[in-house]
This record gives sequence, C-alpha cells and structure tokens, in this order.
Amino acid sequence: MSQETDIPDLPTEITPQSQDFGRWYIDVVRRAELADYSPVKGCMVIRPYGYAIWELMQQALDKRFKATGHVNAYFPLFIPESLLMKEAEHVQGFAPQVAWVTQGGNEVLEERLVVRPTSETIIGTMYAKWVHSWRDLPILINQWANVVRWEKVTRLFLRTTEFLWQEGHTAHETAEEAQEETMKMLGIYKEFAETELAMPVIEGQKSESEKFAGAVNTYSIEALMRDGRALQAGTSHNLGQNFARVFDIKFQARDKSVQFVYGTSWGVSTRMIGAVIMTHGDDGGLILPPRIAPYQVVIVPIPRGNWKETVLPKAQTIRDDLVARGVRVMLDDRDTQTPGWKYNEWELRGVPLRLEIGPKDIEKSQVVLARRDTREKSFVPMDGLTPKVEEMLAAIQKALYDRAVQFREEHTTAADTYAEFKAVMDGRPGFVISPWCGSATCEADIKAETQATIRNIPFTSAPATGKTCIKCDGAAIALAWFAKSY
RNA sequence: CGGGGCGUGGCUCAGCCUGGUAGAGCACUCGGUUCGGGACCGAGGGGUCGAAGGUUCAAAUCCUUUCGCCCCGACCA
Repeated sequence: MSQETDIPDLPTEITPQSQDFGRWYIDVVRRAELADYSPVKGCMVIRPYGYAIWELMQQALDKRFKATGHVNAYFPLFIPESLLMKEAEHVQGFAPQVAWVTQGGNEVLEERLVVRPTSETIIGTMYAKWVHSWRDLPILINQWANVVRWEKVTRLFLRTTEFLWQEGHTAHETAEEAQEETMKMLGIYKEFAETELAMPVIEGQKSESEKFAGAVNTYSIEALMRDGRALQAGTSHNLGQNFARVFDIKFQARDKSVQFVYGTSWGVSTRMIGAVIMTHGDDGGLILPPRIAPYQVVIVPIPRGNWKETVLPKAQTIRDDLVARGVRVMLDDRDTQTPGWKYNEWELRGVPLRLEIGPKDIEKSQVVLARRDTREKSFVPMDGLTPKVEEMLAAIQKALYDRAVQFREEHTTAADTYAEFKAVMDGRPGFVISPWCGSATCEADIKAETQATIRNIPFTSAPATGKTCIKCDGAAIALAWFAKSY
C-alpha cells in the first residue's frame, strides 16, 4: 500500500478556527447543511443531514436505555401553571425561561399553560396516580421530546429556544436505588459519548450553584471543545424526595409504612451535535466519527470516457457489498460536478472515508481510500476491500477519540494559586484543576473575575487534603475542574 | 437586558457619503466540451433594495418610525 504525500490545502470557504472559532462553527453548521436559521427567533431548522446524525444518536442511546430496563412514553407539551408552581426552587429556576399559552382559539384560558421547559412536574403528577405500593416500583420511563426555554442568546444546536432531547424520569423505593440510577445513567452517557461520539468526557458532581433547580444533587459529563471551552454534554439528577413530597408520590412500603418515592431525572439533547462538531472539526469543515456519520463512506467515481459502462457498475457493486455489511454508503454519481468538487464537498460534510474509483483503478483492480481525519490517501486492492473499509472506519473512530483525549490532556492544568489560575485562563484556556473551599461566594467571585466556572468535581478527583482554596485560602474541600464554558 | 454591526436576485456583497429609475461574483436553467483536488465556452431566468411614513420633479441613496437578524458581554441543556 503506497501513501500519497501531496495533500492539497483545505478549502478557504470556511473561516479558519484560529481566526474566529465562533464564526467557524456557524460556517460549518450551515455549509454542511446540518441546520439553518428559521423565521422564528431563536429557533432553528434541523436539516436532513443534521437530523440523520440525531437519529443515529437516538438509536444508540435508546438501545442503551432499553438494555437497562427503561421504557419510552410520551407526556404532554403543555403544563398547567399550577403544576409548575408547586416546587418552589424549580419554579424559581425556570420561571424566567418559560413560554406561556394564555389563549386557546379566541378564548382566554382560565388557567395559563406553560410550554414544557422540562417535564418533572407533569410526570410527577402522573406518577402520583400510578404508584401505590412498593410493588409498583421502580418506574423507569424515558421520553423523547421537544422542550422550550425562552433564551435571550441562542446558538445553533448549543442553545436554541426549542430543542430536542430525551428526559428520563424514574421513581424508586430507596435513596440508595435512586442514587444508583443517577450514577448508572451518567455512566451510560459517558460510555455513549466516548464510544459513539469519540468524545472523552469528565464525569463529576455539579456545585450547589450549578445544580438543577429542585434536585438534591446534579452530576454532569463535561467535554472540552477545540477552542478550550468546556461544554456540558449531559446531566443526571438525583431528585431525592423533593418532587415526591410536592406531587404526593407515595407508596406503601415493605414495612407497611407510607413513604415518598425517590426520584431521578437525566437528559441529553441535540446540543450533543454541537459538541461533536467542536470536538472533531477542522478548517476543512466537519469530521464525523464513523459510528454516527450518516454516510460512513462516499464513493466518487471518476467519469472518463464510457465510465457509465465501466466505472459506474463497479462502483455500484462496491456500494452493494458495503451496504450488505451494514456500512452506510453514498455513491455520488452526479455527472454535474467534478470529482475535485465532490472531494471538497464531502470533506466539508465530514464523511469519514472517501473511496475513489476510476479507469486506472479498474485496470489495476484497486481503489483509492482517503481518510477525512488525516487526509491520507492509499491504494487498496479490490480484493478484500470490504473488510479493509470496516477496519479503516474503526481506526478513524479510535484515532478521533485518541486525538480528543490528547487535546484535553494538553489543555488541562493544575493550579494551586489564584495567580497561576488566572495566568492559565488568560493564556491558553482549557480545564484548570484547583482546590476550592466549597463556598458559593468564592465560586461567584472567580467567575466574575475570570469568566471561569466550576464545571464539576470529578469522581476521580484526588482529595484536597492540606490544600487551600485558590480564592479565599480557606481549607479546600475538593479539587474542582474549572473552565470557561458554553 | 446592555454594547456593536447588518438588512439590496438563492448566497456573499458593491452602490448610499455627493438622490437621476439597480450591479458583480458565486449559485440556478439550457446547449456543448470536460472530469484523478472546488472545469471551461456560449445562451438565459431571477431583485417593487426589510417594512411604513415623510422630504423631493425624482429615493436603495436624505429624514422619522418600526420590524428582524447576527456578533460581543450579564442568566441557562
């Protein structure tokens, strides 16, 4: 197998990351046709190519939810005002972000409805009706839904007024079971992110001020984007008995006493698509991990002479062989575009592997394979092609993950003093691991002065014994991971 | 919600300062030659210049109002 060293420059149509990362992101989303702005302020249209990525993510997640005993259901989009108002902390957290429905047809509603920002309240109300005995537990329900949060500042995929997500809502007999569920689902998110999205994440606990409104504890997975900012990619909440008390979700326990259930909720959203873009993309556009790429291989036939009688049938055969093995393939046989144009287009859209085939290849019974991640080209014999393609897709998946891990390691720094901390945040941003005293005041001051927030306190974080808070010099309770975030 | 910027064919923009009846590139349609890293030639189609009002013989251009969007900051999956 020979390698071509002559890799052409990346196209210039997309703003380079180094010039303006935010602009680069928007350019990629729009040029790759993942999404577009809609006529509705703050809302986006997810285009077929972007939606195909979401569908692949959904399938991968749904499979995992089912495998751990969860079932899907669907709850209403509208929530009566009185339900939302029941849990004090929850209301306070979401009130500024809810959209109200005040009128139906021509009639003013007696009770206003909110468009769900999340469904704890309406699901809790139903659980109260369904749970009577410890034998009814646990309830392990997930729903795939849209939610609406009135946002002042929106960004495609990362924060839009309406977005798609899944929200799991479970009810358990004991506090221990609820905590176990909370951790299990966070673990599933981590495993999903790492194996399907090739995106390494840090699992940990949120600080009190970053916690979900109404939860006892919130845990998150945090990923590092290529501009050095962190992105919360998924959350899992232990709700304790907070919602159970308010919604009266009671059951008769094994000891005949009446108890409130222990709840959890957990979710990931279409924001994950933004995370993938900003984890793997380069100046040439999108780079998709093979496992969630709508097209894993694009076949570009070289149209020359009577190619429709020679090259094209061979390309079709190759496609059929790959499809038979479950590989997602696009055969780009348009004769309105040149091969070079197609190379650039599909690279921009992140297709992991390109297969070129022309008359010369047919003579030699070979094809050209070009990797999107390294942009390396190689000649591969037609014989044994399918296994070779599968092998390369797996190699790309792994390479993307390894590269992302390396990037994160290179952009993670420990800082025991505030001076060091600020130096890193001003310089090359990323995660900074620092001792923290646990005070919300210190946390807020650090944010005000450096824009960095506590992303989470990883489970694997070393104990902070003997260390002092970078802000107030008080005894540290933990080594927290700080970063500027999306 | 504060600061900045922008609304002109599908897209990116020029034209506005100094009013004179709308232009370029790309995209699109048709025909032909091409095609191994964003092809070329020829012929076409497409815009009441975000909206409303005003000034003027005449407004994309000047004035007023208004709507929308984008970017940067305070709140959030």
